[in-house]
Amino acid sequence: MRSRSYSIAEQLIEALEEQGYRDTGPRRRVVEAIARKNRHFTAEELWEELPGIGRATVYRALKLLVQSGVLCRVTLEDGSRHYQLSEPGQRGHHHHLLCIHCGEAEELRGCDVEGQLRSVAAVHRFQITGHWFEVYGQCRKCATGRSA
Amino acid sequence: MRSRSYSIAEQLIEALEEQGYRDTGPRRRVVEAIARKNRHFTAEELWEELPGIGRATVYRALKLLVQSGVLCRVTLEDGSRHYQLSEPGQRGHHHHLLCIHCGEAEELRGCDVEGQLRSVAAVHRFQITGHWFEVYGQCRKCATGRSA
DNA sequence: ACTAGTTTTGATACTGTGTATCATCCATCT
DNA sequence: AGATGGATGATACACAGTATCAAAACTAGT
Repeated sequence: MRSRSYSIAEQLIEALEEQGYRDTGPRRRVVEAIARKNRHFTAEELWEELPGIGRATVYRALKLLVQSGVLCRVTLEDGSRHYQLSEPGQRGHHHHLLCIHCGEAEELRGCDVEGQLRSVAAVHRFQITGHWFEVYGQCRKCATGRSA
Repeated sequence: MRSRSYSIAEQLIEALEEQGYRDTGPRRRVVEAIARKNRHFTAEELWEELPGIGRATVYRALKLLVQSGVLCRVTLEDGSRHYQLSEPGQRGHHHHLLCIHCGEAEELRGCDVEGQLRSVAAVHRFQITGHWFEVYGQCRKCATGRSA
């Protein structure tokens, strides 16, 4: 798979460098662990996979990655905080469909949240500056697996 | 103001009794403090207004009220958790417009989130079981006050 | 390569938001 | 009034993250 110019880990490191942060050993191990994830994860979970790396370092790296937009924080229904890679090229604000069984997270398409909000703003005479939107459910795989 | 059959505090106590919980002194003091609030608040803030009441008691009461639907948990943009009375008769799921300056919270009307979600579910083939939606901004009063 | 200056790191302590435990208290039922 | 089970409050604990700070690592200038 050489078709993509560089690996996910590389892209994350690059996102940090763009913000003026250095490419260091521990940081690299953190982003490599993140790049291996194919579902959302907690900070603690990530830390446990990184023996020798300090807890603070993991949290710091997560914070920087969220700041740069390549990683998103998602809140689950029970209020627990997880992290999840943004899809490539999709930095910044977007919404997710989170599968409550397998942890799969898709970015939400086909829902014009921003457009709707403009009309809401008008109705309520509210000057909207931000919003938060997550959708929970079962992905197709889990839904079929469980009904069978 | 006798027009409404009973006070907000009374309604909260009733919501608890419906669930089989008792009407006790400390519980009553908690709901009375909540009823006096006209903006969203944190658990800690509420506790500080209730000398002599245990912290656990305050948290327990909040939990029960959220469970019964008369109180909502709202998450602010910075991730901090606040609580807020549901509008009378509006138990259960709904969305908020939260003013980031004065803390006013309105329930959101005129936005068909559920309808939109049905179409999203179809596009993504996701079986949606829940969602979370908050909108942040400035209410009319704060917006005019600040632009002046 | 050496040094000075700046970042980053990891250990530790701390904060905020709750939950668990448990002896005591008290609401409610009979 | 007495029994009984839920409610209370003090305390300890849990979890997610942040602040502090000395030591280590990196970078730039020479």
